[in-house]
Amino acid sequence: MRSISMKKISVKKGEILQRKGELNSKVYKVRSGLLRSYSIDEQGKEHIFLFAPEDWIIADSSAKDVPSELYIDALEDTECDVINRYENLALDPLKLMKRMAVLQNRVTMLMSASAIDRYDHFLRTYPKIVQRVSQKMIASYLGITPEALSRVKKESHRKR
Amino acid sequence: MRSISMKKISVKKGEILQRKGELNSKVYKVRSGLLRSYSIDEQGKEHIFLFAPEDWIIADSSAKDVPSELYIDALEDTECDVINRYENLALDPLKLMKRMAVLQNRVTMLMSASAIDRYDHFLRTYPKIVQRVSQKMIASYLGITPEALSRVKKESHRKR
DNA sequence: TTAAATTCTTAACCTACATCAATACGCAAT
DNA sequence: ATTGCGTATTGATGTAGGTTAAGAATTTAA
Repeated sequence: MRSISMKKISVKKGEILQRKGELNSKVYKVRSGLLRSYSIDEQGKEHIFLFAPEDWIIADSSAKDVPSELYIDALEDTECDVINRYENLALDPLKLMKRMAVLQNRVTMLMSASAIDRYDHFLRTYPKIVQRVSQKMIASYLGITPEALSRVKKESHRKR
Repeated sequence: MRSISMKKISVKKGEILQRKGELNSKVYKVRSGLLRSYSIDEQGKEHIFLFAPEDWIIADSSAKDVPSELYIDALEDTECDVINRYENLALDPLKLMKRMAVLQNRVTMLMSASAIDRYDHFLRTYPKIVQRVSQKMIASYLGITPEALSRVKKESHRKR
């Protein structure tokens, strides 16, 4: 058994905690505020992988010796714990399973649902986050452009 | 600590091991053959979530008391171990992390890559599986129609 | 408080992929 | 060999969402 070193840090909105390509990436547990992980494709477009509000854990899932695929930065001033990847493996397997379920759901949504359905699902699943981030961010999470989200919202409204 | 009961079973090609909506879903470890998990959307379309060849583990990630979201069936005659979900939690966290990485990659591909890029990536990542399944299955995994895959392949060839 | 910078919306047009339909191919069963 | 049934290909046409551009609204900085 290893001792677990857990640093508490404060990050300002906009600060980048981790960049793509970095080794020995960390795991962050959010105490207050909001972090996100995202990728940037060859065309320079950002795609948000995960929002992490209070009590969520955020990290790149690549192996220890593999360069990370994701960026992580702060969408709000945030307080969080930094955990070493190795130590992370001691994390509650139940939490890992829960995270798995989130990803499974994400994949099936991306494969089978239209932009409007993904948006409605996001509203229902993360009502708290919706109020805290820009539409641009939501669009980036849904995998569409802000323009498309704008249209989708109008559509979505018209229906009620 | 619980005792782990692990049944070994044989399934014929086409047999369904698990249906959407079932409770107490199991975890399957493939010894030989090929399983897949998939969802069926409101329009009755199948979307393959995962292929599981030899040594892979396949399961629905929903919580124990939540109806499963996925179907699991056999694409080839298969031998596999059946593990209870609860016991599954004793699984190697390293393996869980590896699975996480697969899903993370899947999500970023779905969000940022074109059909042709997803196809090339699939060829590179799962060359063994490519040879064992129909194009229809590959299309379903990539999130496109078989017709689109047919065109993508022609494109992909032309380039070399 | 104003200026500068983002973000949001709207509109016109474009493109990747879906849909539908017809034909050809492959392969299992008799 | 012949039939039948799923799979693959190809073509014509449809459509969701992308792209570009411009103006309005909102946030940030000074």
